[in-house]
Amino acid sequence: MNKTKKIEDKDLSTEEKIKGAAKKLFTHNGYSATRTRDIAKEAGINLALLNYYFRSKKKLFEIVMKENVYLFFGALIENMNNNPRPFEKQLDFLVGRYIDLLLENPDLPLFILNILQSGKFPQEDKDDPLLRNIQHMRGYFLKNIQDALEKGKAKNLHPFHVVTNLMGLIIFPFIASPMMMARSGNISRKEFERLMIERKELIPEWIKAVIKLK
Amino acid sequence: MNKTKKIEDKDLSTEEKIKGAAKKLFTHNGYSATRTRDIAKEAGINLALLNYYFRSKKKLFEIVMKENVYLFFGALIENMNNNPRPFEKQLDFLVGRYIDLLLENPDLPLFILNILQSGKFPQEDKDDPLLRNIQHMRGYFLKNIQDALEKGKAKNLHPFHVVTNLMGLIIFPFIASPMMMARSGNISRKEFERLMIERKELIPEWIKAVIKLK
DNA sequence: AAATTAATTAATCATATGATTAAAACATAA
DNA sequence: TTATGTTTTAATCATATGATTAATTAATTT
Repeated sequence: MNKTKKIEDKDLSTEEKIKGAAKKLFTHNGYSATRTRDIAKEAGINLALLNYYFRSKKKLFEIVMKENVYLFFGALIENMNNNPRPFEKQLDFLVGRYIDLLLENPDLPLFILNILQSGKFPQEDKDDPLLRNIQHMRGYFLKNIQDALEKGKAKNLHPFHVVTNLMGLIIFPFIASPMMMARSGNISRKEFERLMIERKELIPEWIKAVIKLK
Repeated sequence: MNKTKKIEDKDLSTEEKIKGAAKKLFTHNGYSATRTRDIAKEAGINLALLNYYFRSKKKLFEIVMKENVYLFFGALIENMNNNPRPFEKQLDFLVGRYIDLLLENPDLPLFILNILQSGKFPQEDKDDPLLRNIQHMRGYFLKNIQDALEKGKAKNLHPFHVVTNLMGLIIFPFIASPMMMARSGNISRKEFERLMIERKELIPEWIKAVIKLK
């Protein structure tokens, strides 16, 4: 049984421990600031096992990155594609689904934005169903927004602004949270989470105001 | 003449070249992903000069970081403190000033958010006028928002939401720009800049809608 | 049980990387 | 010009870090 085969086997405790530790550290600190020795220590395993199971730091990172990209974009796609709904329902669902996701994975956005900036983001891979789906979803959602803009009183507004505002209103609090939750920020972790849940209702209202739907 | 003294001397061409290169690379790639050799190469100087002028990578980073923090927060403070204006004017000014700043320094926000997350952000230093001013400004601006919320029809809205939305609407496009400007994003650099200038007018309107001032 | 394969470990390697040194080049002053 | 201080360079150091190896232990198969 060769190593390649082994890597494909699931629920191998050691392998999962390594990947879990890697995910935690890579997601929080990024690629360069994470030492393989830190991952090994976090996972409670011998350093050599990291290379035994994953060959290299780079390969391990790519696996973690891909999982994070899937987590981040997969949430959108899953419902966008399958359940066509009226725009307002779609908006509610999207915001709710996303805020839940980020409450569970608060480090995710900064990780994604960093790999986007660094150029590490997986290239357009025609074989990868996710990356194709992101494209698909983009077009679909954009069309919905354009329709909504037609109905609203902000016909001249570039859809870019709507998409950016929607993403920003959802995501930004999470990447700015270290600021808000610092001593000087006066917001506790619990309070922050409460406010994020409030935003599930508020953001769709604000976006409708941007589109001037109501 | 000792090294410490030398470091305080200004407009030494070599020193400036190093700091400039360091600023560029640290701001774009962060601390860990930046090699001192890359800085030396970028500056076109011998590696040893980096340590000769700045002692260590860490010290050089701290200087760059402090300058970036000043650039990022200084823009706010300068006007906030000195020119009390009606909230709406203040809003216009702040948004305009900030978007101009970020058009000139598009890597700044991600840099700041990363050092906030990493805990490298300069600690509350009672001697540092900037850090004291940030606090001052926070209180001042927050009070303005609370007053505006009283006047508007969104009295129950937590000021957190207003501050977060304002920051997010301004800053988020810049950290998400690699996504928008990727092949799949369909937005060119020129178009992006045009849209950011549009936002100078739009964001204050959106914020007023959030507060339900109009 | 014996043989075979897989997983784990301690030790070590090779290179990258931040930092230092000693000497050379350059500038300035006497 | 010589002397003195400053800046720059090439070479080198010390450690960090990713990776490998050879041996050991554990598990699985025959």
